[in-house]
Amino acid sequence: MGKSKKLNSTSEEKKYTFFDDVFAVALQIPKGRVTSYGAIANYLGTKMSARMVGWAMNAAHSSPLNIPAQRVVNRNGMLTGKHHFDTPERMQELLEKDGLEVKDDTVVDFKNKFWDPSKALNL
DNA sequence: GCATTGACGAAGG
DNA sequence: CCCTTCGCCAATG
Repeated sequence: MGKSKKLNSTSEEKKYTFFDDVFAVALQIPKGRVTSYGAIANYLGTKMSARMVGWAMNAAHSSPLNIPAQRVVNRNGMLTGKHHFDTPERMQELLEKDGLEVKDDTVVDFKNKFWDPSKALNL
């Protein structure tokens, strides 16, 4: 009986593994560390789709979860996505709050603060 | 349905 | 060394 489990065409039956995975990784970034879009994409197996990671972060704003998008920067450690926050300064403030140092919209000692998801997950 | 854009990145000139 | 182009894939116009 019943079985009216019919999903409408507009329903979000679609599984955005990619987006969801990006959120999961972002949430696993330890405090005081940062990662890059390419690193996450690489962990997902599609390092060429680093853009999609950024797009996923954009969707993160609408996500019920609190995604620490400020910990995700580009390969140069630059806060390229700061304009997408509530305020462009928000991203730097959040990073500084994590104990990081940001100068000229770039994470200081980024290389040392870099957190690789593949490495963290002991892949 | 095609064209443009986008929080990237690597490669080429 | 700086700028341009291409690839990736999804959302928006």
